[in-house]
Amino acid sequence: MESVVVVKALAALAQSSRLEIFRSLVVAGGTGLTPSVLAESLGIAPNTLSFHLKELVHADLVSQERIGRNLIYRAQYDRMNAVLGYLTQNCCQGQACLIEAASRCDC
Amino acid sequence: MESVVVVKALAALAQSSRLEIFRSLVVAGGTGLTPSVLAESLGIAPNTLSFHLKELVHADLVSQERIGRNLIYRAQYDRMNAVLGYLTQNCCQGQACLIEAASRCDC
DNA sequence: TCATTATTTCAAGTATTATGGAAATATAGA
DNA sequence: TCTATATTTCCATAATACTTGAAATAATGA
Repeated sequence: MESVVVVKALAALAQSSRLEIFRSLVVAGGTGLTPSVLAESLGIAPNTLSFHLKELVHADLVSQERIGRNLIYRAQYDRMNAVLGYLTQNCCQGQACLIEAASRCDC
Repeated sequence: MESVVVVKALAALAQSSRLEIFRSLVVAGGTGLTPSVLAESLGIAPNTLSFHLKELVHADLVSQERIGRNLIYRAQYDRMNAVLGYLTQNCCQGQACLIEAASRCDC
Protein backbone atom coordinates (compact mmCIF):
# COMPACT_ATOMS: atom_id res chain seq x y z
CA MET A 1 0.00 0.00 0.00
CA GLU A 2 1.31 3.39 -0.96
CA SER A 3 2.10 5.98 1.62
CA VAL A 4 0.09 8.65 -0.20
CA VAL A 5 -3.02 6.52 0.06
CA VAL A 6 -2.42 5.93 3.76
CA VAL A 7 -1.99 9.64 4.41
CA LYS A 8 -5.25 10.32 2.61
CA ALA A 9 -7.06 7.70 4.64
CA LEU A 10 -5.63 8.94 7.92
CA ALA A 11 -6.47 12.52 7.03
CA ALA A 12 -10.01 11.46 6.28
CA LEU A 13 -10.30 9.96 9.75
CA ALA A 14 -8.46 12.76 11.53
CA GLN A 15 -11.49 14.96 11.99
CA SER A 16 -14.03 14.59 14.74
CA SER A 17 -17.16 14.56 12.58
CA ARG A 18 -15.66 12.15 10.10
CA LEU A 19 -14.32 9.86 12.78
CA GLU A 20 -17.81 9.70 14.27
CA ILE A 21 -19.32 9.05 10.87
CA PHE A 22 -16.83 6.32 10.11
CA ARG A 23 -17.25 4.71 13.51
CA SER A 24 -21.01 4.68 13.01
CA LEU A 25 -20.56 2.96 9.67
CA VAL A 26 -18.09 0.45 11.13
CA VAL A 27 -20.60 -0.44 13.82
CA ALA A 28 -23.46 -0.55 11.35
CA GLY A 29 -21.69 -3.14 9.24
CA GLY A 30 -23.01 -4.47 5.95
CA THR A 31 -26.36 -2.78 6.36
CA GLY A 32 -24.79 0.62 6.04
CA LEU A 33 -26.46 3.92 6.84
CA THR A 34 -28.09 6.73 4.89
CA PRO A 35 -27.04 10.37 5.15
CA SER A 36 -30.40 11.19 6.74
CA VAL A 37 -29.85 8.71 9.53
CA LEU A 38 -26.27 9.86 10.07
CA ALA A 39 -27.24 13.52 10.00
CA GLU A 40 -29.91 12.98 12.60
CA SER A 41 -28.01 10.65 14.89
CA LEU A 42 -24.82 12.70 14.87
CA GLY A 43 -26.40 16.14 14.67
CA ILE A 44 -24.52 17.22 11.56
CA ALA A 45 -26.03 19.55 8.96
CA PRO A 46 -26.80 17.70 5.70
CA ASN A 47 -24.45 19.75 3.55
CA THR A 48 -21.62 19.41 6.03
CA LEU A 49 -22.29 15.70 6.26
CA SER A 50 -22.23 15.39 2.50
CA PHE A 51 -18.86 17.13 2.43
CA HIS A 52 -17.43 14.74 4.99
CA LEU A 53 -18.89 11.63 3.37
CA LYS A 54 -17.33 12.64 0.09
CA GLU A 55 -14.01 12.95 1.85
CA LEU A 56 -14.35 9.44 3.25
CA VAL A 57 -15.41 8.05 -0.12
CA HIS A 58 -12.45 9.71 -1.85
CA ALA A 59 -10.18 8.08 0.70
CA ASP A 60 -11.86 4.79 -0.19
CA LEU A 61 -12.76 4.17 3.42
CA VAL A 62 -16.45 4.28 2.66
CA SER A 63 -18.55 3.09 -0.26
CA GLN A 64 -21.71 4.56 -1.68
CA GLU A 65 -24.67 2.76 -3.19
CA ARG A 66 -27.92 4.24 -4.38
CA ILE A 67 -31.09 2.41 -3.45
CA GLY A 68 -34.12 4.26 -4.68
CA ARG A 69 -34.26 7.68 -3.16
CA ASN A 70 -31.67 6.87 -0.57
CA LEU A 71 -27.94 6.52 -0.65
CA ILE A 72 -26.34 3.86 1.48
CA TYR A 73 -22.87 4.40 2.84
CA ARG A 74 -20.79 1.52 4.16
CA ALA A 75 -17.39 1.19 5.78
CA GLN A 76 -14.74 -0.39 3.54
CA TYR A 77 -13.23 -2.85 5.97
CA ASP A 78 -10.52 -4.12 3.68
CA ARG A 79 -9.16 -0.64 3.10
CA MET A 80 -9.33 0.18 6.78
CA ASN A 81 -7.42 -2.99 7.59
CA ALA A 82 -4.77 -2.17 5.02
CA VAL A 83 -4.22 1.23 6.60
CA LEU A 84 -3.95 -0.29 10.07
CA GLY A 85 -1.49 -2.84 8.75
CA TYR A 86 0.67 -0.18 7.17
CA LEU A 87 1.32 1.44 10.53
CA THR A 88 2.79 -1.65 12.12
CA GLN A 89 4.63 -3.10 9.13
CA ASN A 90 8.20 -4.18 9.82
CA CYS A 91 7.75 -3.06 13.37
CA CYS A 92 10.97 -3.28 15.44
CA GLN A 93 12.85 -4.65 12.46
CA GLY A 94 10.92 -7.85 12.88
CA GLN A 95 12.64 -8.66 16.16
CA ALA A 96 11.12 -8.85 19.59
CA CYS A 97 7.55 -8.69 18.32
CA LEU A 98 5.44 -11.17 20.18
CA ILE A 99 2.26 -10.71 18.21
CA GLU A 100 1.52 -9.11 14.90
CA ALA A 101 -2.14 -9.39 15.51
CA ALA A 102 -5.15 -7.57 16.88
CA SER A 103 -7.69 -4.89 16.04
CA ARG A 104 -8.41 -6.05 12.53
CA CYS A 105 -11.95 -6.52 11.44
CA ASP A 106 -12.94 -9.19 8.98
CA CYS A 107 -16.56 -8.37 8.35
CA MET B 1 -9.98 5.85 24.71
CA GLU B 2 -11.46 9.22 24.00
CA SER B 3 -12.36 10.28 20.50
CA VAL B 4 -10.51 13.59 20.87
CA VAL B 5 -7.30 11.71 21.59
CA VAL B 6 -7.82 9.45 18.61
CA VAL B 7 -8.43 12.42 16.29
CA LYS B 8 -5.22 14.00 17.53
CA ALA B 9 -3.26 10.82 16.94
CA LEU B 10 -4.72 10.32 13.47
CA ALA B 11 -4.05 13.95 12.59
CA ALA B 12 -0.47 13.51 13.71
CA LEU B 13 -0.07 10.60 11.32
CA ALA B 14 -2.02 12.17 8.47
CA GLN B 15 0.89 14.05 7.00
CA SER B 16 3.48 12.55 4.72
CA SER B 17 6.60 13.67 6.59
CA ARG B 18 5.18 12.63 9.93
CA LEU B 19 3.98 9.31 8.65
CA GLU B 20 7.49 8.63 7.35
CA ILE B 21 9.00 9.72 10.65
CA PHE B 22 6.63 7.55 12.62
CA ARG B 23 7.18 4.57 10.34
CA SER B 24 10.94 4.95 10.75
CA LEU B 25 10.52 4.97 14.52
CA VAL B 26 8.21 1.95 14.41
CA VAL B 27 10.79 0.05 12.41
CA ALA B 28 13.64 1.24 14.63
CA GLY B 29 11.95 -0.16 17.72
CA GLY B 30 13.30 0.25 21.25
CA THR B 31 16.57 1.74 20.06
CA GLY B 32 14.83 4.80 18.78
CA LEU B 33 16.33 7.44 16.52
CA THR B 34 17.80 10.92 16.91
CA PRO B 35 16.58 13.96 15.00
CA SER B 36 19.91 14.11 13.17
CA VAL B 37 19.51 10.60 11.86
CA LEU B 38 15.90 11.17 10.90
CA ALA B 39 16.65 14.49 9.23
CA GLU B 40 19.39 12.92 7.15
CA SER B 41 17.63 9.71 6.21
CA LEU B 42 14.34 11.38 5.33
CA GLY B 43 15.74 14.58 3.89
CA ILE B 44 13.76 16.88 6.16
CA ALA B 45 15.11 20.24 7.37
CA PRO B 46 15.94 20.13 11.10
CA ASN B 47 13.48 22.82 12.12
CA THR B 48 10.71 21.24 10.08
CA LEU B 49 11.56 17.87 11.60
CA SER B 50 11.46 19.35 15.08
CA PHE B 51 8.01 20.76 14.36
CA HIS B 52 6.74 17.39 13.23
CA LEU B 53 8.34 15.48 16.09
CA LYS B 54 6.68 17.81 18.56
CA GLU B 55 3.38 17.11 16.87
CA LEU B 56 3.92 13.36 17.27
CA VAL B 57 5.00 13.76 20.89
CA HIS B 58 1.95 15.89 21.67
CA ALA B 59 -0.19 13.15 20.21
CA ASP B 60 1.62 10.74 22.51
CA LEU B 61 2.60 8.55 19.59
CA VAL B 62 6.26 9.18 20.17
CA SER B 63 8.39 9.60 23.29
CA GLN B 64 11.45 11.73 23.81
CA GLU B 65 14.50 11.02 25.96
CA ARG B 66 17.65 13.05 26.26
CA ILE B 67 20.93 11.17 26.23
CA GLY B 68 23.83 13.56 26.41
CA ARG B 69 23.81 15.88 23.47
CA ASN B 70 21.29 13.80 21.61
CA LEU B 71 17.58 13.31 21.91
CA ILE B 72 16.16 9.89 21.29
CA TYR B 73 12.69 9.54 19.88
CA ARG B 74 10.77 6.29 20.06
CA ALA B 75 7.40 5.06 18.83
CA GLN B 76 4.82 4.57 21.56
CA TYR B 77 3.44 1.19 20.58
CA ASP B 78 0.76 1.00 23.23
CA ARG B 79 -0.77 4.27 22.14
CA MET B 80 -0.60 3.28 18.51
CA ASN B 81 -2.34 0.01 19.28
CA ALA B 82 -5.05 1.81 21.22
CA VAL B 83 -5.74 4.06 18.25
CA LEU B 84 -5.90 1.10 15.89
CA GLY B 85 -8.24 -0.67 18.28
CA TYR B 86 -10.56 2.33 18.44
CA LEU B 87 -11.24 2.15 14.73
CA THR B 88 -12.52 -1.40 14.79
CA GLN B 89 -14.33 -1.37 18.13
CA ASN B 90 -17.85 -2.81 18.05
CA CYS B 91 -17.39 -3.47 14.40
CA CYS B 92 -20.55 -4.81 12.69
CA GLN B 93 -22.40 -4.72 15.97
CA GLY B 94 -20.28 -7.64 17.08
CA GLN B 95 -21.88 -9.98 14.55
CA ALA B 96 -20.31 -11.63 11.56
CA CYS B 97 -16.78 -10.77 12.55
CA LEU B 98 -14.55 -13.73 11.97
CA ILE B 99 -11.41 -12.29 13.48
CA GLU B 100 -10.80 -9.33 15.69
CA ALA B 101 -7.08 -9.67 15.23
CA ALA B 102 -4.16 -8.48 13.15
CA SER B 103 -1.78 -5.60 12.64
CA ARG B 104 -1.06 -4.95 16.27
CA CYS B 105 2.49 -4.66 17.43
CA ASP B 106 3.56 -5.87 20.84
CA CYS B 107 7.14 -4.67 20.94
C1' DT C 1 35.26 29.86 29.17
C1' DC C 2 34.82 29.31 24.19
C1' DA C 3 33.64 26.88 20.14
C1' DT C 4 31.00 23.26 18.18
C1' DT C 5 27.26 20.27 17.47
C1' DA C 6 22.48 19.25 18.23
C1' DT C 7 18.04 20.75 18.43
C1' DT C 8 14.35 23.88 19.19
C1' DT C 9 11.71 28.25 18.96
C1' DC C 10 9.87 32.25 16.62
C1' DA C 11 7.73 34.88 13.00
C1' DA C 12 5.73 35.19 8.50
C1' DG C 13 3.75 33.65 4.20
C1' DT C 14 1.01 30.45 1.74
C1' DA C 15 -2.03 26.75 1.36
C1' DT C 16 -5.52 23.75 2.97
C1' DT C 17 -9.67 22.67 5.50
C1' DA C 18 -14.23 23.11 8.00
C1' DT C 19 -18.64 25.17 8.19
C1' DG C 20 -22.92 27.57 6.97
C1' DG C 21 -26.41 29.44 3.80
C1' DA C 22 -28.57 29.18 -0.49
C1' DA C 23 -29.38 26.96 -4.59
C1' DA C 24 -29.30 22.88 -7.54
C1' DT C 25 -30.06 17.97 -8.65
C1' DA C 26 -32.19 13.38 -8.19
C1' DT C 27 -35.82 10.19 -7.12
C1' DA C 28 -40.32 8.79 -5.95
C1' DG C 29 -45.22 9.11 -5.51
C1' DA C 30 -49.80 11.59 -6.14
C1' DT D 1 -46.60 16.75 -14.41
C1' DC D 2 -46.20 18.61 -9.80
C1' DT D 3 -44.63 18.19 -5.21
C1' DA D 4 -42.02 16.46 -1.48
C1' DT D 5 -37.98 14.26 0.20
C1' DA D 6 -33.14 13.27 -0.06
C1' DT D 7 -28.80 14.72 -1.03
C1' DT D 8 -25.35 17.34 -3.18
C1' DT D 9 -22.93 21.48 -5.04
C1' DC D 10 -21.40 26.22 -4.86
C1' DC D 11 -19.61 30.17 -2.58
C1' DA D 12 -17.61 32.80 1.05
C1' DT D 13 -15.41 33.05 5.43
C1' DA D 14 -12.70 31.73 9.33
C1' DA D 15 -9.47 28.71 11.25
C1' DT D 16 -5.64 25.65 10.99
C1' DA D 17 -1.47 23.64 9.19
C1' DC D 18 3.13 23.36 6.56
C1' DT D 19 7.42 25.33 5.38
C1' DT D 20 11.29 28.36 5.53
C1' DG D 21 14.85 31.42 7.37
C1' DA D 22 16.91 33.35 11.30
C1' DA D 23 17.80 33.30 15.94
C1' DA D 24 17.90 31.02 20.45
C1' DT D 25 18.90 27.22 23.69
C1' DA D 26 21.32 22.97 25.38
C1' DA D 27 25.16 19.99 26.07
C1' DT D 28 29.84 18.65 25.24
C1' DG D 29 34.77 18.88 24.86
C1' DA D 30 39.04 21.73 24.13
